Amino acid sequence: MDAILRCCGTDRGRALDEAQATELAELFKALADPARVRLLSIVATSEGGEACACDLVEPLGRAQPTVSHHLSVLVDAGILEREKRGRWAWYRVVPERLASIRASLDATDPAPTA
Amino acid sequence: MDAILRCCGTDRGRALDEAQATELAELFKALADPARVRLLSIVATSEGGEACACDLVEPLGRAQPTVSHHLSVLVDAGILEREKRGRWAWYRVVPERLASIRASLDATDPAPTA
DNA sequence: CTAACGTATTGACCGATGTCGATCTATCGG
DNA sequence: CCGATAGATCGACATCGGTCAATACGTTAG
Repeated sequence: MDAILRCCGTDRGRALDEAQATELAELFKALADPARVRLLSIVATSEGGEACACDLVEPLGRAQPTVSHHLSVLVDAGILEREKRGRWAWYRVVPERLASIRASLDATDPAPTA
Repeated sequence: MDAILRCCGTDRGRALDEAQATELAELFKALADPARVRLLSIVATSEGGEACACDLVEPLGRAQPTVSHHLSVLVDAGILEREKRGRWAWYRVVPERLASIRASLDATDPAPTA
């Protein structure tokens, strides 16, 4: 998808309908928690752009199932991708996904000389 | 503030701490609802960049107190600003606020040649 | 095969949040 | 003043969502 906050589809200057808004809100929801923001931040700043789940529990200060849960939310939202290597799980950011969120926000810039 | 997902403050390649993540998550939380995404979208696409609350209830398909509530959330988050004119309330987007969210996401781009 | 280990899943608990009807507040028209 | 109107606030309700202990699952080591 490529939902933006205005001028999408056929009609210029058209606001999002409920379905588009729901889709976009889902994306924001995935980022609407401090634990997940930190996870994303840590993964993004990790060497080689990836991080092992085993290295994420301690810095987050939350129980292992909780961290696993948040990682799943980010993966389900398409913001992170998971790769299993042996008994470890490695996570990477999906730049295109974040770019699409940015694009949505671009569309809220001041009216382009109406 | 200007919280970003990496390389902020003194240390390069540093992830967000809990406080910074909480602050950023609050911003995402304000956008993590379809009703609020639509409100932002409608206001952003309105003539002159502003919209009267009286014109927001019907298109949202929610009760007036509900709409008022969501508008307040967006205002509290600094994403919209409210101006009372007579007995009407007008809302405008705060572009700098959305720009700061965009900046946060910029920081998650692929590692800059480590 | 079995034990140990890293993760994911389940179930329960509880606070946060979206929703609406009713009401309160403020402003305008007469 | 008085009634009407726009909007915010309150109270109640139901659902959602973050959290953890316990446990299940899959992989590696011996």
